[in-house]
Amino acid sequence: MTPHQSSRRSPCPISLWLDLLGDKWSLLIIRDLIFAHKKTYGEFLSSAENISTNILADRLKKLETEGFITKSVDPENKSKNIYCLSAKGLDLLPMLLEMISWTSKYIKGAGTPKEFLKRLETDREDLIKQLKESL
Amino acid sequence: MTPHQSSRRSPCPISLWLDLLGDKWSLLIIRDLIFAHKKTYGEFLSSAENISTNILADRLKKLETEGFITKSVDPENKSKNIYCLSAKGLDLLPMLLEMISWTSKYIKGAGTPKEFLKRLETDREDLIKQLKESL
DNA sequence: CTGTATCCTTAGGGATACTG
DNA sequence: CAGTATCCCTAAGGATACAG
Repeated sequence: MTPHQSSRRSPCPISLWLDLLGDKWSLLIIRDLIFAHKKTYGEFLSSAENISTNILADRLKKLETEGFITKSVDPENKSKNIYCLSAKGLDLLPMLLEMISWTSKYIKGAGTPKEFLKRLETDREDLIKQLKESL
Repeated sequence: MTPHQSSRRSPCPISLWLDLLGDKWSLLIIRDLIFAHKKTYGEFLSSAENISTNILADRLKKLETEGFITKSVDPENKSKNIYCLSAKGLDLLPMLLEMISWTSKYIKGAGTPKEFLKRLETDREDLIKQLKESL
């Protein structure tokens, strides 16, 4: 029995996706990993949406269990963990880009995808290349 | 004040998207409209995930308020409403396709996107064409 | 600073009776 | 059949104190 099977509502791919990632926080952590290059507990905590400490700890655990991220000790600071995206997590990128594209088209104040990436001081191709190489 | 602004957590596009569609049901209704060509209350109710009547009514209302769908009376049955996707709703298709693609790659038992579309007895291009024309 | 544990509140959602 | 209205309950999430 796979972990997510317990809450599986139907075998539909979209339903399965929602069962796995359809909460209010998981995708924001993935976002931080992909776009903001955050990798530590404190960095995730500092994001604009103000996740609380227990929720963050819980989601990091779940994301690790489900194979979206890996956890390792920071060699330069033994009391700190580094979280990294797996291929499974990184492969959410195309979907996230579509999400960003949609939002910029339909939600006022969201800005364009280009602006979004510019704010991150990188561009899309660079980002993808960089992330692929880091695996 | 736009409706979703009340629960807006941050101006990040992904966060905004989640504030709008990040519940367990909205996207499944969009899925039914796009992929299963459902358009009535009863058809949505009959989907495999067993949404309850009050939740369905609530989501249909929200989706209409937010401009994802339009509601009109069935000319052939005055006591029945027909729900149709707007362009805003249809434009979620690319994202949904990425979602399906990701799921088929990483979740056991999800099947391939081709199988998913085959089950719907259509193919991707046909589907998109058909939907665009219906607007 | 990196988490963990606990307490508490609320919104989301299920069941179901009911109305036109 | 197409919804509405209620009742209820659990799980998700917030606040915050605490530990290494």
